Amino acid sequence: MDVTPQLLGTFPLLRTVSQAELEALASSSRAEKFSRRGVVLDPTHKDPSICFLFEGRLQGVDFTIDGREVGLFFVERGDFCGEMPLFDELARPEYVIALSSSLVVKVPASGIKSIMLENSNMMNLLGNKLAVRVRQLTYQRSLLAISNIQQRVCSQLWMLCADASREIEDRGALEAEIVNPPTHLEIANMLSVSRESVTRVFQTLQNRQIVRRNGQNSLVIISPEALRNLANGK
Amino acid sequence: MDVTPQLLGTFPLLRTVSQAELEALASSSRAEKFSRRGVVLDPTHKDPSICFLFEGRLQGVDFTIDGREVGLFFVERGDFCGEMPLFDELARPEYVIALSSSLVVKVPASGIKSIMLENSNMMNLLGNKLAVRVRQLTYQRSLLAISNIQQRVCSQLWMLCADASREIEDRGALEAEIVNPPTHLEIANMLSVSRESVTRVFQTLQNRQIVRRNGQNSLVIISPEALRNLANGK
DNA sequence: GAGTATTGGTGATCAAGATCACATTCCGAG
DNA sequence: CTCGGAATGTGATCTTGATCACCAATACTC
Repeated sequence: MDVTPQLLGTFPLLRTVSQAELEALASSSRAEKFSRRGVVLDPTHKDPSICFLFEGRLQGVDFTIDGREVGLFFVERGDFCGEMPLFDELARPEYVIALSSSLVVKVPASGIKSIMLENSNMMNLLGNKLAVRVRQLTYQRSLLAISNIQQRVCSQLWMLCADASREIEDRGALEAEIVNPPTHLEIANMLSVSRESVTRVFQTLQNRQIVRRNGQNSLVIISPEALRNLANGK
Repeated sequence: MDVTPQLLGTFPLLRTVSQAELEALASSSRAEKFSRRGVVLDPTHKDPSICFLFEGRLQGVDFTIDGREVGLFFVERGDFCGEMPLFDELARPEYVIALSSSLVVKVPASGIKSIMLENSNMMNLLGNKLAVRVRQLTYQRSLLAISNIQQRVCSQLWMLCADASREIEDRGALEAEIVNPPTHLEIANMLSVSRESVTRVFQTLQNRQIVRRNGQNSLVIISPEALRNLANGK
């Protein structure tokens, strides 16, 4: 599928790139469609690309030594992923898969790299992206270090609902909502606990009126305060 | 203590910085001495600085929810740390402490930031640093996800000896050495297991002639091959 | 050189959570 | 509507590693 310079220009990262450069990028780019669970980026692939997400939703995943899949981060539309090779020649450590049917534009890393070296705005955005990533990873690391499983699950839920709606802190102890919550199995894999344990934690959370399911793709946090208390040890 | 432009110029990151800029940086920098376990960088501190290590050894640490200390990464002489604020206004998530008596030069982040925006070589080095950090964190995350403790400890050891000596892979199954190995307690904290469990793993490794202590600050990996096999589940 | 803190070593007990083996509910596809 | 697969729910065991309570060996300090 063809990629127009205009299309590329709509992505925040490329907003400050000149028309001429956009055209050069567009000519070496290609748009691709992926269905659910399609592999968008594969670290073993030689020719690294930056992926701009035009439609759909992606997730960075990793595989543990024993082959379990672990969710790392999400990519929403307008955002991009696969930026690691811009800074690091070595194999980047990330798979990216499509969570739903998605349309992405793949731009070769080499083209972006030469442009970014001259474009401090782009550099800043990319640096910021990496910094956010480092913070996320640090937090996830700290989650895995928690030995108590209930705390671990609650901390993860707390992070998910902090990601989703920032107004919780401001409005005090009101409800919060996690849209498209991960399944118990997915949460279990993220935290490397058993699926059953996640289910049991959810049971107690529901019994204590701390969370409530709202249809299949919404989880309501009735009492974020109580959730946070459980996340830290009471 | 006074900081000369010449001194700053010896650090690889600042090699391409002009004399005039080095002088400006030097005038706003200061050298500081820290004794063992002194706090070199504190994320709660307002005025962020980049720390160049002139002498000694530093470690980035993090604290878990329940207050345990976790080792993240090491800083050797000639290297630097505290670069996160260059890319991210938000509180950086890292403490840095001195492992031994150390001499560091602190340069305000603001000064470096304005220079790096114009200096693509510096940008590249900094980006690379972050990318390496992301890879490290990803690996540490994968370590924590391992449920079997023996595998976990062996994987950590494997990483330490890969860091220390790259020639293992090439020369086949020869010995490798970890200099200044972490104590059992430190390893336990890194992996969030109990100190006793680490000791027991070391016992079996020594019984099976896979590792051997060589004085107090050297650990010899007699059979890296066997260690790797244990790290992945046999 | 004595005394104290740090590190390493070891058994006994115990609890948390993995595992197994199901039942149930939900949901999309045909 | 029905079928099949995914997601969830729940009890019964069983294992692993945390915890506790020590001791021994070092090495750091005064």
